[in-house]
Amino acid sequence: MNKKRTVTIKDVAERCGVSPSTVSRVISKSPRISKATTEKVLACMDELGYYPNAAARSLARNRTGTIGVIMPTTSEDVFLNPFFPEAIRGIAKAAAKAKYDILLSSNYEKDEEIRVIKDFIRSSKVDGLILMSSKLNDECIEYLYDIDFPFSLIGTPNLHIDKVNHVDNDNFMAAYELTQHLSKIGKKRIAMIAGEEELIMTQRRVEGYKKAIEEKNLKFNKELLFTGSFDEKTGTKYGKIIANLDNPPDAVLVTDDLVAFGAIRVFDSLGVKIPEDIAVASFNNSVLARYSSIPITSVDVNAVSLGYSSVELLVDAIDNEVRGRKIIVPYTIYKRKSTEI
Amino acid sequence: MNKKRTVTIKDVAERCGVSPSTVSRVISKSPRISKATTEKVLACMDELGYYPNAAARSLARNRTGTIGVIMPTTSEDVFLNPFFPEAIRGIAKAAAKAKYDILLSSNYEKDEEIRVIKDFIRSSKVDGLILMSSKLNDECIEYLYDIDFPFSLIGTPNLHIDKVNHVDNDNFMAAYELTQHLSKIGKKRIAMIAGEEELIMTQRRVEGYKKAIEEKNLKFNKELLFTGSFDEKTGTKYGKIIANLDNPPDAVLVTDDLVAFGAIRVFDSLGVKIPEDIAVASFNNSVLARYSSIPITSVDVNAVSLGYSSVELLVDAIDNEVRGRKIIVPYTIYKRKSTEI
DNA sequence: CTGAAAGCGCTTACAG
DNA sequence: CTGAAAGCGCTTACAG
Repeated sequence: MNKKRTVTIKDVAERCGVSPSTVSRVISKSPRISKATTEKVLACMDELGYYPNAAARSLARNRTGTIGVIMPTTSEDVFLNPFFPEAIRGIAKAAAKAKYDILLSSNYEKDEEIRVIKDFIRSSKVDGLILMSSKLNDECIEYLYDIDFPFSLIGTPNLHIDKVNHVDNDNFMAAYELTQHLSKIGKKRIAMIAGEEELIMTQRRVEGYKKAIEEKNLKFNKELLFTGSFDEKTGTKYGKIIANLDNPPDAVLVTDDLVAFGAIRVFDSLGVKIPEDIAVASFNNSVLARYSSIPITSVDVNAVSLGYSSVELLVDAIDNEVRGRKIIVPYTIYKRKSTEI
Repeated sequence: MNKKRTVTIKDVAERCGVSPSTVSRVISKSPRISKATTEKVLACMDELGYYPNAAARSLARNRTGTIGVIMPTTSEDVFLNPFFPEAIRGIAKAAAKAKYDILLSSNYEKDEEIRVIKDFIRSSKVDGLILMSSKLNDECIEYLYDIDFPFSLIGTPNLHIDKVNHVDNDNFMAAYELTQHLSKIGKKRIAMIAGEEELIMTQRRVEGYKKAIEEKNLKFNKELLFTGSFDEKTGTKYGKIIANLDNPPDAVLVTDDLVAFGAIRVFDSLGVKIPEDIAVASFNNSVLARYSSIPITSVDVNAVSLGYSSVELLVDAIDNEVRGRKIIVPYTIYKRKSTEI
């Protein structure tokens, strides 16, 4: 590395014949500096190749210009759908616009998020945090809420909902619309394979599904509601069960494409025709939904926007001490073969 | 936010009846402090809830404990395969182990990487950088090489190859083995759909393909080598051309699953049987390769390991000024239906 | 083994 | 509109 001494604010000041204070004020665009001085100083900075030192600035201002992004420690499978990378792209874009840097959690042990969060905060590495997912009674949310540290959440919290900045889709409406669509194409007996019961998302989607069903006077039937994980196994397992029911449903709403894909595979192998015998609609609009041999009707949650908005919420929390603001990001339903009648 | 003054090294020192220097030495585990003092100080730190301030530390030590990760500003499509998220997981894991934080580039305008890199370096935000991809004659590599700033590259550079720390698969061998496999199952006329010609990766894979062909005395045929992008269109376009050749090949090696998938689609629609008429082998082992209606034989490049190793290389560059070290990460070939005869 | 002191490179209230 | 000075919270060479 070049060992040449880095040029500091002092060097610029000397060269310019002004005080370091003045240079500092030029850097932070203080309005109280004359135009002439400003230009002179800017010229000197340019000549010397001056660039402000981030650590010194943070220390003096007690502000880092950095936001921490907490990725969940996830299983392999989660990366089969591009939610996280897309959300991060949205975050990156918004952060760049708001002039923030992004410090990414490097947690890898399971349930280590809280340790990383505390480290980021206590050592003053970040001005605020984005949580990319939430559990029921999430201890991270609880902690951040307790100490009133600026943060925003992608998803919906089950506690302190009107004190926590968060951005989410309208999962209720998405499930409702999707179920309505299944009904519109003539389906009368609609099952649902949902995700983990503890997830708020699951609860909302189930509610939307129920509402649509009840509105059509298709009685809600407990036996047609299944809950599992976001993996293929869940799909194959319940697909088998569903296909073998005495009175099988003629449609199924699934909470994730990979799960739907698993179910469709089973249906296919059992000679159940999609969508004639059973129509399938799902969530996440992943590669599988698009490229599967039977393309799957699916809800695009718009992960990039979710990420983008989470930064807006966070900046509002940092700059204006806003708490409890909520943003709803619109989803898009892509209708495909699996519900095409 | 809690406005209570943060507890500093000075508070701990007073409470303990020692000097700040001593507290500082305890923090950095200096061996020259007596065990008794160390324990006393640790106890005080605990009582007061002391936590070192990162900015102050960086400023005093001229070291940040942070590595910058430069994500390419990519098109949507790139996220169809999980290379980046997986590589980042590997980076996160290794960084946590080496006690580094990760500063993620928040570039979003195309070709803005160099600006972000300069900002990270000039404002002393990072001790080193990881480049997650490289172009031919990459200006970022050139810049970092010029100023001799510690960095590592995921991929292979075309310039300064023995001065740049980098980690890659053996693309030559992977293509060679894959082609050999196609030959072993009885294929005699093997085509290749490669990626962008400017990529080092493409060049290596083409070389491996050629070598395998020539070893089998299957003459290399320019007309059977196609180059395009990493998207489905490339696959459908060349798939059509290939299927309509007067003397079509009986196998095709493809540089990415999505491309392969496009080609297979076309073959399928033209009644060309996979693998009987044309066998297909590909790279990246993405969801599509695994779950396509005709599962595709594919090379897993092991993105997590690539990310993990890139951190090792970088740490070696930072701590020991190592330059030009190279790590080869083994790939894995998953043989599937598309080459099963 | 420990302390006093200078220094890392900025910012900002105070004074003019 | 500008400057002198104190301060942000650490580290470390020097001295003992």
